[in-house]
Amino acid sequence: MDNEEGAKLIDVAKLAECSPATVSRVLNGNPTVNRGVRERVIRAAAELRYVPNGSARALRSTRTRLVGAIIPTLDHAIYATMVDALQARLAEKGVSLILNTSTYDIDLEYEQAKLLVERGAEAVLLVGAEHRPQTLAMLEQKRVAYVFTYTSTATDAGAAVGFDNEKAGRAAARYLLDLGHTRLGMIAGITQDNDRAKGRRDGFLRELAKAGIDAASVPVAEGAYKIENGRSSMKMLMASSPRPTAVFCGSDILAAGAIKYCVEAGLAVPKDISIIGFDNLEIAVLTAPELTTLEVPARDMGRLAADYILASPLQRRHLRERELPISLVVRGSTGPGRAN
Amino acid sequence: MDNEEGAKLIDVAKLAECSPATVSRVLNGNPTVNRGVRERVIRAAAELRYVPNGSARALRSTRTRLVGAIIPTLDHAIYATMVDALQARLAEKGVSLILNTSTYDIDLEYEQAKLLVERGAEAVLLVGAEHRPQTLAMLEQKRVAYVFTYTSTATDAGAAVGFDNEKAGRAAARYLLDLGHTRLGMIAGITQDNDRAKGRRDGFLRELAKAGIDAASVPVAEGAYKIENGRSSMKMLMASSPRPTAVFCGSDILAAGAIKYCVEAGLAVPKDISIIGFDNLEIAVLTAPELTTLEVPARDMGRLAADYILASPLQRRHLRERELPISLVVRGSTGPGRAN
DNA sequence: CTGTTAGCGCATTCAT
DNA sequence: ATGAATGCGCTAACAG
Repeated sequence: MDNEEGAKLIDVAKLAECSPATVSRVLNGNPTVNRGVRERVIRAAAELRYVPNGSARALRSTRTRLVGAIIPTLDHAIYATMVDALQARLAEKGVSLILNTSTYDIDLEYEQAKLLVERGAEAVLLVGAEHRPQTLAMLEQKRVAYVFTYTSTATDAGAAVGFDNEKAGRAAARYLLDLGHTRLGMIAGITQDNDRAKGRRDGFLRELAKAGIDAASVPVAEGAYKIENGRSSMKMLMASSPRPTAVFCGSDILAAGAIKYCVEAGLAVPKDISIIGFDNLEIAVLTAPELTTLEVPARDMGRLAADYILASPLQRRHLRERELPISLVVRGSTGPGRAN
Repeated sequence: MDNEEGAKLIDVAKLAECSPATVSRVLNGNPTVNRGVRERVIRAAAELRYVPNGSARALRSTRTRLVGAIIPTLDHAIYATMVDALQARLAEKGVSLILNTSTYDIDLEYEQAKLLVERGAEAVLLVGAEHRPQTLAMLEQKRVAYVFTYTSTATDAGAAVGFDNEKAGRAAARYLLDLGHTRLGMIAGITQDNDRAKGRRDGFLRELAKAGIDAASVPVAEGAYKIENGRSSMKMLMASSPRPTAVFCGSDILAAGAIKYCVEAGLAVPKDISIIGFDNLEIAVLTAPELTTLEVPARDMGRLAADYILASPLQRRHLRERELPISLVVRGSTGPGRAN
């Protein structure tokens, strides 16, 4: 009965010659326990290699110290980085993270949210603001806090830590317009069920429209975030007429593919064609020329989402709807548009 | 008492006019329940929006359907990809993944493993074979299965799904040697507490030694997996004399930085200097020239580790120690060494 | 400051 | 095929 499967709290109590309740108090950092007893308990627990049973704890206390996150994929570095920061911050406070990837499928997201609720997640991180209504309804009914990331619009019940994708799209357009470009194109991510990609595209087109450039005249390609899709999309755009002199890509990955195509096709970047990316991934410095891009604060979003989750319900009121700045990182892939 | 916080199993039983035991049977797919009753239960559960309490279930049944993974960091795409595959496979079977990043710190890894055991993880995925003895001892004592990845050496109690890093290092050396290079260098990852990085380095040096090249004459730089470290390490290597004509990098990230330095310094790749990477990340095609590299089967490791975890204890015996092949992907960054 | 009592929600005996 | 009873391991009241 010593080196069996595992000692329980009551075994610790016996060895420390006190009641289970006292052991529980020590374990939970309750300060109203005498030094001497506390030390005996700690020693007994160590001796028995006692590991608390989280399920029992959770059942009794209704606190699981479990948080969930549902992201589209870990294959995109921007999400991986956000999760990395989220996890690090949560771990500091002894909170564990259950991770799910939805592969951009909001129906699958619903299933995963349900499982998270079952597991007792006390809060859930979601990406974007576009979700099945029943997903949010369930979270709300079960009193599970949720935070949107990559967006700055919260709901009544949820918070948001992110940025305004529409504004970001407009910023890209404005920058290119200011450089004198008048023939623009875009390689967006896949916009279906994806408010971030849609927001960026719409913002981009809207700003162009304000400058008198009809959206219908702006070629927009769509592709999953793969270098190869950036390449093939760029090829398409360059075949449209009149040919764009500047292209906004919904991700640095796409932009890298786009530049790759230009190199192959003998198009000079930025002389013949300006390319601006999105994310500011580490790889933005690998292309030649290096990528001008809009920086997404992935790590900050992860950390701040964690802060929101870790905050008390009271503090949370002050943390809802946190809009982070998007900054333009100018490198070599953009240049002046030629006068028409 | 209807749209309160949440219905419990007993509420479902009442509405379905049966006993809690029967509801439990239906929920767990026990086939010994009459069609009619089963359907009533299912309807009642749906109507009440019943969500089972995982903690209670786990406490009672000692099955949590929770699995843990401790990886060094999500900032390295190779781990992110592995976790992505792992999670996808586990999710198919309704198993949730608790993710922790150890930042390459095996003491922190121990703490995280302990927390995973507390949470009731039924299995844990670990990276590499180098861990604190107490980490594995704890897992074994608590009967938590574990799988090593990125290595092919299992322990008595644990499994391994991965490849032989030493062999991979030797393969890189052999390839460069066969190209005729005699002055070699290496940019390794950080080898402290890291058997993968060490294995690659040692294998590389050993193969060179076999070819009569003294390890002491081979400059080896170390750096975390950042482009900038690849750049600065390459600068150092190029300053050593005699200058290497071929460099093996412990990651494509380092290799990309190394190429970056060469471009800046006016060194032609592969004419003046051959560079071989490791991982075959998506970015391997972004450098100019594209990277010759050894491909790490990240996605396969995640999927196969999941298969191991999901297998029954019996089946597991057949799945221990799975060595996956490492393949060389030849692109443009390597070329023949000049005759001395 | 510490012990006693009770029960969290469910799955599992054991009956029937 | 179904129901009644029991207790998983722990923490929260409440005493003392």
